[in-house]
Amino acid sequence: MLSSSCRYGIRAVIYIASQPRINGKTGIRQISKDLELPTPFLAKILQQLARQKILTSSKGPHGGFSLQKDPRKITLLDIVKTIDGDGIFTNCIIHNSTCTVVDHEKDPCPVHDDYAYLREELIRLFSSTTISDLAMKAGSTKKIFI
Amino acid sequence: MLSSSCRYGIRAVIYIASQPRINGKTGIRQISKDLELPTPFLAKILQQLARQKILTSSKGPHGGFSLQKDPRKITLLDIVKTIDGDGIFTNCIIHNSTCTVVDHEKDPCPVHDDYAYLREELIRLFSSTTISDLAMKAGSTKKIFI
DNA sequence: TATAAAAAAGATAAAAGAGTATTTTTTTCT
DNA sequence: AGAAAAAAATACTCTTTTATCTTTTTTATA
Ligand code: FES
Ligand code: FES
Repeated sequence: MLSSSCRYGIRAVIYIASQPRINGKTGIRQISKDLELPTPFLAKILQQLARQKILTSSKGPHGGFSLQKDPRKITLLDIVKTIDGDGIFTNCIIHNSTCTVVDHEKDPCPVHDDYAYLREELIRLFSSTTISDLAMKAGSTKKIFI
Repeated sequence: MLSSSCRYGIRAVIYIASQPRINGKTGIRQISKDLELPTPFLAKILQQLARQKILTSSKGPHGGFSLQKDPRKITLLDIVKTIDGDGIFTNCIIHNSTCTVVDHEKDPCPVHDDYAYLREELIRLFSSTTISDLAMKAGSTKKIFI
């Protein structure tokens, strides 16, 4: 469904959002250690999110990552689009191309009609689930299962 | 969402099911030519489906592939499980492991509750969509867009 | 200003997925 | 029996994804 990179990115953003923000920066060492993710690999993912203005990064001592936007304004859709692109939302379920209906063409594939509702629900879920929601749920669990 | 192999497999099964069945066999050359798929790669996929009793294969002159079951009894779920496994239906949306609730454990991830409905709809769609349905739709289109 | 801490960038390596090529087995038909 | 047709099996190549390693740049602060 989602690539490893994308799942790591989502988990990292939830983690950053649920950190107590004193000076507001979280180092990548801490993130990768707590989430048990490879540090340099996660770094590239967070750089992508920073370029998309989802995160802010700052170098130097006491540097790190923080959210660049209100967590209520960051959705899973934003993160997925940044890392995996929007193919999962726009591709045909059985071809390697954009769904013809999304593309305003004709001749949908045989599965299209059955799949249409699921695609809508997929988009609805990802665009309505915010990092704020998720960080709250993550915070309410004693055990860190991010 | 689905791997290339899986999408090719679905398209091939729909194609086989919509062929006029005289002697009941369709050669892989014809399938790969009409669907524009690489022949030896498709062969491997059809072999997997044959091992799972979804297709029958016969060697020798006039050999080829045919459905092994009533197309009303073959679902997309059968094909996806054969080729991609059931990870898409059982995995956590943000971890590389099985969803803890599917696994009868505790501590669902922060996205779990929001994702639960989509997972159910995903399973419902794939398990209720049959090759019979899809072949009819494919057949009703003049243009072959399988 | 010098040092150290931290992310950015770049180069490389391993694994998986996708695709190709070749040989072997089975079967039909003459 | 022999030839030909077709799938099965095997081995290999290419590409993308995932992951690691090293060097560079930035910046806070001593
Ligand atoms: S054309 Fe296949 S999902 Fe729309
Ligand atoms: S635990 Fe993540 S989807 Fe169930």
